[in-house]
Amino acid sequence: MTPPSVLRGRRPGIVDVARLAQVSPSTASRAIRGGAVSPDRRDRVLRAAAQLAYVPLQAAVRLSSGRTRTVGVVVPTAERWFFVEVVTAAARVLRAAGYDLLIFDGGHGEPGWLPEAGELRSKVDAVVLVASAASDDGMLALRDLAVPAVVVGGPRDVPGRVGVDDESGAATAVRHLVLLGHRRIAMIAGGTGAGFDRTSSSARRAGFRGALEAAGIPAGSAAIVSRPWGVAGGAAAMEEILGGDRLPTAVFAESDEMAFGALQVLRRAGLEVPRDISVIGFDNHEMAAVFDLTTVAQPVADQGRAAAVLLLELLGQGGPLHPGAGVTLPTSLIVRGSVCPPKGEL
Amino acid sequence: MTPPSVLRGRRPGIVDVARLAQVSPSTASRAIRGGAVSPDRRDRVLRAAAQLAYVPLQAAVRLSSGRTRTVGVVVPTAERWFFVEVVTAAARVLRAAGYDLLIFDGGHGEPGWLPEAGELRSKVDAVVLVASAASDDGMLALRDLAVPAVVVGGPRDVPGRVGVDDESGAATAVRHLVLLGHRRIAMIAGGTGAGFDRTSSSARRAGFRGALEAAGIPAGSAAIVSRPWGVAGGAAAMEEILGGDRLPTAVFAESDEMAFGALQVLRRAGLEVPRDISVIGFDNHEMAAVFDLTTVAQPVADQGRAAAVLLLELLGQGGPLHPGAGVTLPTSLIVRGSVCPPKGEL
DNA sequence: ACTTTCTCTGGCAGCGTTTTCATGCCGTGA
DNA sequence: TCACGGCATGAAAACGCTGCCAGAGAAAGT
Repeated sequence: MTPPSVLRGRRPGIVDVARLAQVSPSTASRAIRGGAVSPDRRDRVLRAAAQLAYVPLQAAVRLSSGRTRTVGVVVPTAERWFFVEVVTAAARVLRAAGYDLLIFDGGHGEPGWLPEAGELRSKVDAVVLVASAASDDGMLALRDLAVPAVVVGGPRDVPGRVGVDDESGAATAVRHLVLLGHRRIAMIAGGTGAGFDRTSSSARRAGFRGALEAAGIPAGSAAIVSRPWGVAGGAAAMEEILGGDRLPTAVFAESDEMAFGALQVLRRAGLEVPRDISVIGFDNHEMAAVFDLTTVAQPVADQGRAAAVLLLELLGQGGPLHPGAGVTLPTSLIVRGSVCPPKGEL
Repeated sequence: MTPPSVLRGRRPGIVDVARLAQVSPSTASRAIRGGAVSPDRRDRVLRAAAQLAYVPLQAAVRLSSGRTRTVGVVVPTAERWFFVEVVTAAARVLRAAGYDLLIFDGGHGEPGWLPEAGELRSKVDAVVLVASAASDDGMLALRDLAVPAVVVGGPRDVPGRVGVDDESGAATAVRHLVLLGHRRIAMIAGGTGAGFDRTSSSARRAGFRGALEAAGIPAGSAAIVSRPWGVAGGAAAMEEILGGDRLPTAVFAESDEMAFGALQVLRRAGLEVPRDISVIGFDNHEMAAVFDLTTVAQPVADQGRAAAVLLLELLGQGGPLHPGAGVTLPTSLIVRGSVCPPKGEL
């Protein structure tokens, strides 16, 4: 006496499709997922599915197939420009491959924050770790989670790592300044704070020092001023530099965002960039062009895409990554108007 | 002869927990989810769960409970600042309440883009629509999806809507200029492009016109220049304005991002802000302070949080929203250094 | 002391798919 | 012509968990 389920308000299930197509549920399932089914039956099934607007219930698919078709992305701060770009680029690739993305947001970049290993395992098939999502050791711990993982940024020798060579990028920036004649160069570096990435920060410092050394510039003139990462930190660092006894002729900022803060302070102080002082950044932030900031660009979206592709490979083949897996993408110098030769120095 | 499942490599299930705690699976389930269980048993169960590092498999929970504990967020462009802020703020609230977030990214803001209704229904319990995720009618179509939904931004009379009063915000900006003596005021507006929000754009134009009218300023002097939304569009619009015969003494930009582009053009043109021309924006973008831009602030994170809270309410009570549900949050004028009285006019 | 009511408990039936597995069928080679 | 491999098919068994239900005690009321 109860009406057939398909007549009631319930969402259609695969059995409804099967019944309408006059096949068994197994066949319907196979037909829908592209399994081996005779052409006429496949046709009937697809037609029935379309007619009922059938969409498989994810939870059921996941339970029975044992795969979630979801990948987790672990980031320290979901708002920061770099992470946003990486994540959305990765998301597009993964989504096109039929995967959903679950974002694990570190909240406010608190150190040591990590999603529960168990939660991760119970919700996703694999994860993308975006560097500094945790301290380096925490990151490695997560990698041992028995969940397939790739890493964006962070230490260079990790398998499945996608990133750039921060050290050589920083060196490029400094060489650019040196070639123009600068000798007194300061660096504005991040120290703490949301979005701060210890690994890339120290690599960039190393590149700074290395390039100066290679140019035969005494280490003494290489002042590195550290402040909390971000625009405000950049401003604070610049103020510190302005307060010093002898102004550098050029400043290399660890990130464009810190450079922005520096530019703001310089403008307020009445100094003109680049006439009075040159400023160079790192990242090629979307606002860098607006500030006319010369900078070292890193391919941000490409890193996200590369990570996604690597992950798909990893998921596809089933096995673990071959040890050499991973990509290091190139950085490139973008010359804009915030750098010129030092005045009256040569 | 097969070893008990708990000894093999398999992840522990609730039956393993139950066995270890010497209770039935039902009791284990109740204990873990905080149901009515006697203290000693609850204790045994929790201890067993901890010992086994048990985490319920999401797919199974979802299938059997019929709820996904996931909410979808539909945005036109996942990268744009406003959406990022809204989404992460909402995510934190929802996550704290035990919900996962699934982001449906419009890709590149293509008009008419919408996630498949069926997909949505099969993956989430409810959705947050962020305005202009679709044309207004598409948005309403999505609302009729039979999935509980709240909306951020968009038309004001929609139930379950969270947002600000764009019209009065824009009027505030213009009044500020008028009070300082400006009479020739131009508006830079968005027309198309990724991240462009038709509804709020036209409300802001209306506010602009209304405030001028209220001040008795002839409509003729109220030039509105439309360009694709964003920094580049703002620059293009400013160039158009500079090319005109008589310069306005002040410019109101529909969004801070467009104002940034305008400021860049003005600087390159050798005009000084605010001495030669005043600029006021809308949004209080995170970079607005860096540009020293006077602007009308809207509480972005608050909108995300409010949407999340509203959604939780909606999910909690089971029923549909009461018709009056929704919040309109206040905007506020942030006075910085990009506006001053017009020179030589009074 | 005897109901009645309430609280806690375990058994069991799903939840909607996918995935064996066994079957029947067809074509192919001997 | 007969046996055999391969393929398409449907029945039924998972997948791991949460409802629902009925029963067992304990508490409370008469």
